[in-house]
Amino acid sequence: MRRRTTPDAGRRSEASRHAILTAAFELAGEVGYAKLSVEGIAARAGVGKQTIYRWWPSKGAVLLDAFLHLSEGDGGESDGGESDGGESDGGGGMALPDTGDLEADLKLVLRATVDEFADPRYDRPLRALTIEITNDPALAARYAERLDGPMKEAKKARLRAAQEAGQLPAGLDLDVAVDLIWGPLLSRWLRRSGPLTHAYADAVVETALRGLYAR
Amino acid sequence: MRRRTTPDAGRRSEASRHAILTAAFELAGEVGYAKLSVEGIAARAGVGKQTIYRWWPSKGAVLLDAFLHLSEGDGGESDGGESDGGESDGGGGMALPDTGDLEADLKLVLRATVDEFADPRYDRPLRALTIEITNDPALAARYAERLDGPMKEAKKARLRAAQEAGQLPAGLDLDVAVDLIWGPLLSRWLRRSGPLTHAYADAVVETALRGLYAR
DNA sequence: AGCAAGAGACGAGACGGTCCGTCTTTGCCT
DNA sequence: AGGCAAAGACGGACCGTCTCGTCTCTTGCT
Repeated sequence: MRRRTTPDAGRRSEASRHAILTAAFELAGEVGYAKLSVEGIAARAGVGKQTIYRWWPSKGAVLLDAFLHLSEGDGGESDGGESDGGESDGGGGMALPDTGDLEADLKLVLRATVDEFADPRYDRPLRALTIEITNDPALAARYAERLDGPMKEAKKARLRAAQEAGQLPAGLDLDVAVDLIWGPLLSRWLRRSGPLTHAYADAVVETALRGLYAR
Repeated sequence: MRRRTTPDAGRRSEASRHAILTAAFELAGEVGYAKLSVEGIAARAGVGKQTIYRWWPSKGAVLLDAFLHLSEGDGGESDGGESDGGESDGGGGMALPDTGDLEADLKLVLRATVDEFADPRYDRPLRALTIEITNDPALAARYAERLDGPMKEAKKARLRAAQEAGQLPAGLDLDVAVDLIWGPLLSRWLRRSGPLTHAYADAVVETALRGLYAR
């Protein structure tokens, strides 16, 4: 009888792991989700397919780890990546800028996100990851835990700071507030329902803060 | 040399078309995007594969037409379907409720959308369509033209009515406003980042209308 | 009018191709 | 010896194209 052996992490090849994650991210950026295959990733990484299947349950899991690899800067440096996708957190806690001017800080962050969405090198892998997450609840849970969750905490932390400075009401539901600011970006990006520009980012921030009712 | 003949729409079988669209929608609901195949749709519809490939360029195009088929009520009746996905429009123009109370009307619509997202029979096909749209710009364009566009017009029309009643400022950017209200729903639904409840829908409407700054 | 020929959609499914996920082989490094 | 790694063989699922034989509708000749 065959043991469904848990692989021995101690013997794992770091070189192969790095090559796989890099290849996955780059391939996703070059060929897009539809043509992204495990065989392609293995070939580009110079790795046997089994090495991928030994350590990851699915293509989507590899892609998620590729994003984690980037954001956690596995042996690399922090380089300020930012996006609605939830980049930039190392478990320690990436923080949003806080100059005391909430509106300006939010515009800065949203503009950076818009810029990332405009770069096919990030846009395509992020779409691929989003797609995988959309129809794999298990992957979505891991995504929420490792990438989106920490990023959302950073966003909420910035809003909480504004609350404590009296710039936002104490009773504000921060989960709703975060969705209100970042949800519109996600919508425009995914559905390409309109131009995704700095002006749009600014308008979202202004309208979210003051509300539709505001003059 | 082989003529890439344009099929003769006059000879098209309406029975096959209907069977294909119905099978596509139902299969998407039953097996999900990952396991949705053209062969599966053909088999379920009792149709040759070529009949699908003759009339549609891709699986996603079939799925989009399946949604159009539902919403335009091909030979069927209007039954009040509603969703952020953009259901319910027949080119004539589906309208959002207008009781004069904008906040109540919006809550009603968002709650209905939340209910649809909670039903796997709509949730899964809608996810499948969303995924197809996410990595096929041509399909996204057709989606915008046929489903999302008309729905967005209905949303904007409702907001415009509120503007004319003096309930919303004249200078409000309606595209931004629509994204601000429906974007958060899309975000929660797609990423499953939190419970998608009536209470959430209400909170989004209230917060969007009054803004984060409001007490 | 009646009928044969043609065109084209249809259901069915064969076909070569790609990719899946598993399994086997062989080598390497503890 | 044990376990990971690279390479790739393997059966299976689908892809998208193509070829059948059948059918229905249109066309044109008688």
